[in-house]
Amino acid sequence: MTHPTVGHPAGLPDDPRADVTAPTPECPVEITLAALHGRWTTLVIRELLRGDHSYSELRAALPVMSDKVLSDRLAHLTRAGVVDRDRRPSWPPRVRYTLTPNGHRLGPVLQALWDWGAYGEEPRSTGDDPVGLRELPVHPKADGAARC
Amino acid sequence: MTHPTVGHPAGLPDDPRADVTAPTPECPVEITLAALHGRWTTLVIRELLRGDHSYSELRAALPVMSDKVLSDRLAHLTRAGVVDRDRRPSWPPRVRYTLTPNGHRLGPVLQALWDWGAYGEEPRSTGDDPVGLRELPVHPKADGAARC
DNA sequence: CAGCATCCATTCAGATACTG
DNA sequence: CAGTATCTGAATGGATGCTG
Repeated sequence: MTHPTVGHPAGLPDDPRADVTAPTPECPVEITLAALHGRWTTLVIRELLRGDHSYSELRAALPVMSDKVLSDRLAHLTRAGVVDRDRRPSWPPRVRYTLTPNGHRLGPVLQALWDWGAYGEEPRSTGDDPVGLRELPVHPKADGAARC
Repeated sequence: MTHPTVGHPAGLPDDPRADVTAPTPECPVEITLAALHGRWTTLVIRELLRGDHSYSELRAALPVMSDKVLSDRLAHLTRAGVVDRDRRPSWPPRVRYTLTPNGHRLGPVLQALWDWGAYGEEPRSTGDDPVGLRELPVHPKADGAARC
């Protein structure tokens, strides 16, 4: 064990990456943060969690984002194995962007991010929770988990 | 409902923030990403999840990080309500950094980030999982969840 | 339709040096 | 011990204009 602390209860796997002393590309947390990296990235993923889109549909859904940033994000997410790009050799060109299985697995991740940020707020349509312990309900469909 | 899609099963709260078309500071996902923002941030949080530390203990645990970045991160995390700073008026000055309750709640968030990044890898000491479906076990202690 | 090229302002992190 | 001040280079994102 590289760093025997309370973080390492006996019997659990001690992944050396859990003890890195610098941000390395091998650390799973860094891998995920790298995939989500950049402004607008989570919004693009949210749109794709709702279903596949063409480039112009994404642009319409996120009108403030510039073309440069949108194509940057799509290229980045494609390289990260999150997004799949379907080029249809036709005229006008048709391209459909879809999430890979790995991309769909980001649903729970975005849900966890949402939950932390939404914690302790006043409830809405779901009903009251005076204790302030309310979390947004985890949707049965993993896809429903991703919001923004 | 602002944007009736598959993302919004009937009966679930439809938070308008789930449909923002730009990265706003009110979106819970953005809030969390803002808290985690910056290189080294998750590593600082990991160290504090293991227990409270002094400034120099953090510096020793993360030796490559510069003083400037460390104090930047601690200030940022303090502003974000993740870290608590205990100044002891003595000589030499003693300061202890601890996680707030909110900070501890980042444990599951880091676990979700870890899980996505670690997915599909070969298992280690826990035993084999030929199917490749292994996830790192969720620790009983929420704190143990955070690694890097 | 689906983009890439270019330019520019801003932010960020690392290095170095200094202080209550 | 526990930081802050300053500088610099690199990375980022937004605006604009052009192409297969």
